[in-house]
Amino acid sequence: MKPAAKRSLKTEKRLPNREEKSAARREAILAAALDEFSARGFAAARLDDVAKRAGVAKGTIYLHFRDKEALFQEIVRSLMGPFVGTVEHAFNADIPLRTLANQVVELFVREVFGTRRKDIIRLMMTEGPRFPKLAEFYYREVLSRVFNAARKRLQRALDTGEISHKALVRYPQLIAAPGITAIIWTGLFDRFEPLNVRELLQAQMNILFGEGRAS
Amino acid sequence: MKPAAKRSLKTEKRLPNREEKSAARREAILAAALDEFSARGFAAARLDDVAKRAGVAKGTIYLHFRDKEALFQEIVRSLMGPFVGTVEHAFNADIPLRTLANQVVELFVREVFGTRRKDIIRLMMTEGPRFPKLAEFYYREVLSRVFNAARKRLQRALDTGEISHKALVRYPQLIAAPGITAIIWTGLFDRFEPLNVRELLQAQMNILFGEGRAS
Amino acid sequence: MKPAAKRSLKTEKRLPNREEKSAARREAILAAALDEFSARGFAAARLDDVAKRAGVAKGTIYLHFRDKEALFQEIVRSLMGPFVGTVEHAFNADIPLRTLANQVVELFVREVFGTRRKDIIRLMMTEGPRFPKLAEFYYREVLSRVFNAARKRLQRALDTGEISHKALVRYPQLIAAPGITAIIWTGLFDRFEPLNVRELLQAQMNILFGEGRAS
Amino acid sequence: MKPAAKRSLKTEKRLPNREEKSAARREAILAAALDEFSARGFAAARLDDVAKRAGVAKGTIYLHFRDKEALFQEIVRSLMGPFVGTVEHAFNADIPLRTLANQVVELFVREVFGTRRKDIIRLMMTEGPRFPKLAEFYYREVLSRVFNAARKRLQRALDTGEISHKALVRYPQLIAAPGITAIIWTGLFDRFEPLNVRELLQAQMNILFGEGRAS
DNA sequence: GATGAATGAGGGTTCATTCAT
DNA sequence: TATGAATGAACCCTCATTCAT
Repeated sequence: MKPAAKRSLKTEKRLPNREEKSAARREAILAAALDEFSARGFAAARLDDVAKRAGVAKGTIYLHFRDKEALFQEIVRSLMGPFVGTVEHAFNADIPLRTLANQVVELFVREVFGTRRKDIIRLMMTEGPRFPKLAEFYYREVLSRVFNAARKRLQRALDTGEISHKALVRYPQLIAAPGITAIIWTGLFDRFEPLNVRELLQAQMNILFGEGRAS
Repeated sequence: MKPAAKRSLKTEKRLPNREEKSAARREAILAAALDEFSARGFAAARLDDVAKRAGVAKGTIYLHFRDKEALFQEIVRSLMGPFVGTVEHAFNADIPLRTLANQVVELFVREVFGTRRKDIIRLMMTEGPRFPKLAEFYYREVLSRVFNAARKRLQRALDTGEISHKALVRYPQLIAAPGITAIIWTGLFDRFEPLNVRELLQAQMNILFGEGRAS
Repeated sequence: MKPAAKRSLKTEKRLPNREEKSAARREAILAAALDEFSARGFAAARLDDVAKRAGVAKGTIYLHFRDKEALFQEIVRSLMGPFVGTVEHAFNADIPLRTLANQVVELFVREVFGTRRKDIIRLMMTEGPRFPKLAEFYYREVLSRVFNAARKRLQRALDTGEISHKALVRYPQLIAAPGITAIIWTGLFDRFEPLNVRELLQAQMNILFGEGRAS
Repeated sequence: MKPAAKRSLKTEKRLPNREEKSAARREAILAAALDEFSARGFAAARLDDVAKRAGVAKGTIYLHFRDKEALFQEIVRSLMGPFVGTVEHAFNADIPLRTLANQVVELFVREVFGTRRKDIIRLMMTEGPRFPKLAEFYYREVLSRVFNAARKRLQRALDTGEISHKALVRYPQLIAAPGITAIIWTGLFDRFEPLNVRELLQAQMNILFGEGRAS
């Protein structure tokens, strides 16, 4: 009640109240942890460093997350969950397949490769085998939903003759494969041989769905 | 099995000499370490377990490898190095592209997916970012050589009209992508949705190079 | 139950004033702390749990007690102090020794064993060595007073020939010993071999002072 | 084999070999832990201090004991277990009850009160409630065996008329009670009022079994 | 060479205590 | 006065590495 007194109804830049500060801390911890986990891997990352990077005390982490593992899982959940809807939406849109392909490429380049989601997917790939629960969550909440949407659209494309390869319906992994490969490549070999991610994805799309105007 | 590894073909009962025993131990350690690293990841794997699995004392590991990291690097080196020649050879063979594609699929299924090389590649992908030296070795000794051979063959195919997509020469990653994807998928999601690796690779080859008889 | 603890006997609906509320909180904290200390021991008990059990915030504890140790000491003080008078009174009553013995047994069974005082005495025994101040308080305010009263009465009994063992005057501990033993036994071994506390105490009294009618 | 070379068949003061050194370390850890646990209680004792006191590194403790709790349990086991036989033997000896009583007093004063067993019994009393497994072990391997031997002898004494109180057969605790009380008293109040333990025990024996010559 | 007991730095986690609200 | 989020020192335990045998 007291803190409300500090909320100004007029000035937009009011001081954050306690709840907001707590939420901000939580976000800071998630961001810092993603950085550390990405840089060192789950096992080698130190919560001490996470705390330092987030600007909080070590104990504060445990106010928001049960343990290191829960923190890791929450990183994946909080950043990938909201993203799924966007992707499903894109697949459901009533647009030509070729246009859709371009949009998917753009979506990947901008919203995955251009953000920390890239790091999360990398983490998912690298640490997933040791976190079956997380892998299950990821499959259930992310992959299966995205693949379902993709399969539905691809089946329609097959029915209407937009595509001719039946295998694509069965293996939407073929659409994702260059993206996965790009994430891995850039993490390992970019300094030796830089990879133009957009071009790589575009090339696969061209091969799968025929040449289209560049997005 | 340990000490008998290098039995002479002539004298069946010759005891292995000291050098042979040492080499056998080294191999046992490498194999055990691969198992442990694969199962737990580099940071979480314990040299105690490696020693136990290899049937040697913990100290013995340090007689053969400077430290944990050197052991890891040696695993990759010793198992991938010899394999590169085989792949290069396949790409250089004077056979139709479609036949080559089938052979590459088979080679991957049999010699990578069916062996511990799958685990090494997975390890390379998951731990590589923390081992720049290793990534460099892998790029120099494995990837660039395989990609060079592939590019040469693809350029020839482009010249002779066997293929029409120029992008393939630029991005041989598109050929590797389904293999990488398969390795990751099976490590994470096979229990939810099993993946037929050969079919997946075959499908990509079909799309890239046109339908061919099953290998 | 919390705020209502001190309801006036006349005005049934009078709201407790601030002072009463504070005192009630203090009592709630003491009771909760006794529970937690009894269950886990001083070192392992968590003030978080004490606060939760008392229905107050963690910080509130520090408004009433300087620190964890002070809280512990105050538990002993507040529950044992008032009890001493009762015991002294019993020893001073002008009744036959055998009757007194029965009363002491009943007092112990009802007012110690049947209440949290049992837990306090146990705590005193288990944690006392680490809290010299508390042990001193306990000796000064509880034990020496009770023992003095007991010795006085026993000396009288010796003088009048009610008892013949001189040692009892010197070692009133012999009267307390079965009670102490019972508290420890029930805390450790009751599930293996339940102990009838009243019978045990009665038996010692019979041996010390001769058979008497059951209380 | 090499170390055996250092064993002299003639000189008795040969250097301890590896196995002996390990056993010595184990004993040192047990002794140090008993000191620390006695001084601070289980929860508050630091393994760091135990290691320092034992003259070993922290990790060494874990070569001999699974964890802090196992160390604690082993202290009790290793010091009390061997002692039980001695006590049983004393109870089974074919000697007059009064003589036996004197022997038991001496045994307690010398072998319990004069040794670290006193500390173990104290620890058992103070920490037992938090270690049900340990309490069970103690009941099964120590108490029930000692009590059985005591009950058998007391029943015989009852049959032959050596004693008249039937309650003693039922409650051998009455024999142990002064010992327990003495351990607690000396731990808490000896600086205010020192207790002559032998006299206290002797007095109870006198009351229970009649006056006897001092042992 | 081979062993495995010993080391001790390091990190995850807990929890008494503080303090801004 | 009451709150409970935040703090950070403390502590158990692990495990890569060493070294006496």
